Amino acid sequence: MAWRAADRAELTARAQAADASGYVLEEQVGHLLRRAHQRHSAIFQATIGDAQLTPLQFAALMKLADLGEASQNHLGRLTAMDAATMQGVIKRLIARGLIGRRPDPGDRRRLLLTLTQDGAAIAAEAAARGLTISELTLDPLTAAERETFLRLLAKMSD
Amino acid sequence: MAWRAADRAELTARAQAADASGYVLEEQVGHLLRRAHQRHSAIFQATIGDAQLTPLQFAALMKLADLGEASQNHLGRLTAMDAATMQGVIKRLIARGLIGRRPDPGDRRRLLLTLTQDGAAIAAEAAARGLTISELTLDPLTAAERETFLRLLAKMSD
DNA sequence: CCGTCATCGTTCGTACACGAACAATTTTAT
DNA sequence: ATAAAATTGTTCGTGTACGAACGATGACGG
Repeated sequence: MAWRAADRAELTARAQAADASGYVLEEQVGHLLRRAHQRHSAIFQATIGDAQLTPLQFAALMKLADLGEASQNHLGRLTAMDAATMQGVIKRLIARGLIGRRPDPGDRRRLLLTLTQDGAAIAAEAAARGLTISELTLDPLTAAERETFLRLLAKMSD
Repeated sequence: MAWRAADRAELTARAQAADASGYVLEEQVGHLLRRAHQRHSAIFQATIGDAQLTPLQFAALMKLADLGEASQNHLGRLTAMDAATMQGVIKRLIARGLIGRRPDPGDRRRLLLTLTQDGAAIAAEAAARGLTISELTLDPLTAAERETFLRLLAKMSD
C-alpha cells in the first residue's frame, strides 16, 4: 500500500470515534494479518531476485530440497497448500524445469516430485534471500519484539 | 489445514535439524503469516453466516457504513485493496444489490458508492459477527498475549 | 474375497491480489 | 493559459486460494 497523508489522517481520526456498531476495521486481526501479509509479499518480490519465483513456489522448492522426494499432496500439506492450489504451483515449476515428476512404483496413485539440477541451484541461491526477506519483514520490530511476535504468531496458527 | 499426525510429526522432527541452507520454512514470518491468514479465513467463513459474503466484501461494507459515501479508489485505500481488486469486489456487491453507485457531480472521474437499504441491513447484522470472528481468531492466545500480538502486528504492517 | 472407505491427483468455478497499460479527467507548475 | 503530471476507473494477464466433484487406486474389515 502506498499510503497518502490524507487517507492516513482520516483513518486515525475515525479510529477514535467507533460508531454505533463498535466495529473498527483497523483493529481487527484479520485486517492486520492481511496487511502484514501484503507487506511481506511486496518485500519478497523486491528481494527474491528471480522475478518469476513466487512465495509459494519458493516454499515448495525449499521443502523439496529438505525432503529430497515427496508426493504432491504430501508436499502440499507440509507447505500448507491444498491439492488444488498445489496443481498450479507444481505445473509452473515443472514448466520452468525446476522440478521433475515420476510415478511412485509402490503406489500407482502417487507422483513423486524431485528437484532438477536447475531447481537445486535456484533453491540454494534463494535460501539466503529467504532469510533476508524474513529479516526485512520483521524490521519494524526490535529483537525482543520479533521473538515474541513469532512465538505468538506460531501459537495462533496452531 | 487439516493436520495429520504423521505430517505434524515430520515437521517437528525436521525443524530440529536445520539443513545446510539454514532455512527452516516453519520459522519464517511469511509462512506463519500465511497460515494465520488461512486460519482466519476459515473462521470467517464458518462464522459470518452469509455464505456469499467474503472478508473483503465485508470490509468494504463496514467501511462504507462508517463513511456514508466514498469513491471507489478512496474506499479501496482505506480497506487496503488496490484499484484492480476493488473492481471485482464492488462489482459483486452491486450485483447483490448491497451498494449503489452514482457519478460524483464535482469530479467526473469519480464514482460515489453508498450502501443500499439491504446493504445497510446486512452490514449491521454482520458487524457483531465480525467481532466474534476476531475473538475466535485470537482464541489460542491469552488476554495479555492478544494485546501484545495486535500491537506488534499493527507496528509491523506500518 | 469383497465391499466400504480413505487417499491421490485432477478439473471446474469463484474470489482475491496485483503489475501493467489505458483513456478520461483534474491538478499543478510555469 | 497551457503543457506536464497526477488521479480515477477500467481491462488484461498471471498467480494464489479453496470448495466441490470426479475416476483411479489403495487399505481395511468381515
